[in-house]
Amino acid sequence: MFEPETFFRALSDPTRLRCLLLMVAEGRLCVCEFVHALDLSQPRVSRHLGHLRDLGIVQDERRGQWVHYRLHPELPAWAYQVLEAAGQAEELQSIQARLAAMPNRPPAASG
Amino acid sequence: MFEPETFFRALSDPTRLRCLLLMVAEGRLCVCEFVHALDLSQPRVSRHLGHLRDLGIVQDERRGQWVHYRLHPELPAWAYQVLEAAGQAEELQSIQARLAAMPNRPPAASG
DNA sequence: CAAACATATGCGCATATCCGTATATATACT
DNA sequence: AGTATATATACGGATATGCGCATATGTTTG
Repeated sequence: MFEPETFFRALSDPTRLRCLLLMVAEGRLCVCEFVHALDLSQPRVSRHLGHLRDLGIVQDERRGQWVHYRLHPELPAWAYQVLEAAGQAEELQSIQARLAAMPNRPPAASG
Repeated sequence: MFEPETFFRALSDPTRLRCLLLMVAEGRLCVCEFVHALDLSQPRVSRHLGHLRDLGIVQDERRGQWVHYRLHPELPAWAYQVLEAAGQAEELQSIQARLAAMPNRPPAASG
């Protein structure tokens, strides 16, 4: 499992931090949803999500065309507590509003 | 006050993280105590502590020859919670043992 | 197979980060 | 003033990081 400093370095990038906090708030999302909600380029989001996956912080799962990302189910308790604390400091409302307003949102992967 | 990603970047360096966790555990310490406990060069410790001070994460105070560092008294609650969570994951015992065994330890600044 | 959509990756560049070494500054003591 | 101790900083170099752009890969549908 990753060291604390590795985890914190992962959180030190705004793109990765917002992706993670969005996963805390929304559960499973596909790449195109992150791209729309955060209003960032697709390669940028994909690369950062891949980085989080390589570290074992999130888990991906392909569902047809889409690849869904969520927090790793075996994320250590201390790491989850860090994300919860960070959620207190970060304003996610506008991001979540943009996600909710996304047109042609792909079907939720609820299993 | 600092943004979450700025705080996490500060924690992403092992030297800074250990300094901070040592402050959580021990309260106020002077630079030479960090140097001895962490077994790192003096410039390296000094530069990282200065960085934490510039960010508003810690506060320094000169007492004669010594400069003591402690967590900033107005550190946001979420940031303190992050440090507490990180403390669960990081092994500090050997570092604290080396601190306790430090010869010629300067007088504690308890005011 | 071809087209459309979703995602991942290779590349080059600009910048940030971190370190060791040497040196500067500040304080204490004689 | 002069020495010893404590702390801070300047400098140069090695490495890491993050980005945009273009392109590759994978999947669905016609």
